[in-house]
Amino acid sequence: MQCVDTTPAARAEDAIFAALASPVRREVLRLLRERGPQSVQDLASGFAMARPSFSEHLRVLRDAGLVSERRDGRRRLYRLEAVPLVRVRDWLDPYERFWRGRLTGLRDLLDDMEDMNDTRDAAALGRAGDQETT
Amino acid sequence: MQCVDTTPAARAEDAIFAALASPVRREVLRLLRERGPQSVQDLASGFAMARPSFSEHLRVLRDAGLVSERRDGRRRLYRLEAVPLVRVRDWLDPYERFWRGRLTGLRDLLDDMEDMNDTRDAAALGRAGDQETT
DNA sequence: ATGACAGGTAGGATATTTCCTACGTATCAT
DNA sequence: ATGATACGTAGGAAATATCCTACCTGTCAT
Repeated sequence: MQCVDTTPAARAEDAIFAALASPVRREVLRLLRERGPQSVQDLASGFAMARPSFSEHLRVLRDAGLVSERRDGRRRLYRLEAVPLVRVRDWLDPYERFWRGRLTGLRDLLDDMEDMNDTRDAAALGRAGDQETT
Repeated sequence: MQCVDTTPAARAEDAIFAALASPVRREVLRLLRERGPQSVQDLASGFAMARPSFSEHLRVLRDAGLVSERRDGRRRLYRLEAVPLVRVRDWLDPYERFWRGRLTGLRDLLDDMEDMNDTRDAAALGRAGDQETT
């Protein structure tokens, strides 16, 4: 009965995935990747949004560790911090064989086998298990 | 002035990233990956959540194309559909050289160079965004 | 047909996100 | 010092997400 875990590592992963959920924030990351470190002004100029709203998006990215800021006079230069994205890559990794299998048609076969397995198991156990859905 | 685009492809990407933002939904994908296609009952048994709430999570995953359902008598077997995750892998791809550069320490040097350049004159040349890690 | 079961939809409460305007703080130029 | 600039925080409105309790539909067993 593993509900969703709450270790620091898991919360960091949550923050990263949550940050990436917004197209605005993904676009910010793209700009930083393609144009290098930039001021808030330069970054914000492409978005039809009040400055404080944009600042909030930057804060979410900062909290997720995906960008860092450096003071430069009265400007603040934001920089891409790509290392946390390794977590996303690592999360994605075990799925790769599924889409590769899927693309070659092999996975369908495996799934059908698994389906049969599942059906047989359910029948064998007489479906008496699991009422603890509270 | 490129705001966030709204092409069908972009909306599909949004749906995928939004679906992955919830730890519950990522856990569902993990279960489907590790244990193969399963009924809603089997999937839901690990979560402390009412059934309709869980159904809603499944709907989000379905709308993103990340799972498919197949009727099997009065049960519905959900199956992982990994192909949309290729979009995530593709999104991630251009960032890889950044974290690799970062891990070797080379990126810091390049960033510092860019920072200086940026400070003096951001629009000096079209060099923006091109720093090779090799 | 009748009841039990699997899983969905409807509608609503609450929490969170996303956006805004108004204002504060630090830096730069004069 | 004074004003302008860059960017943040405060606080609130509106939209959305997440959860719930009822209830409905379709399938299976009797």
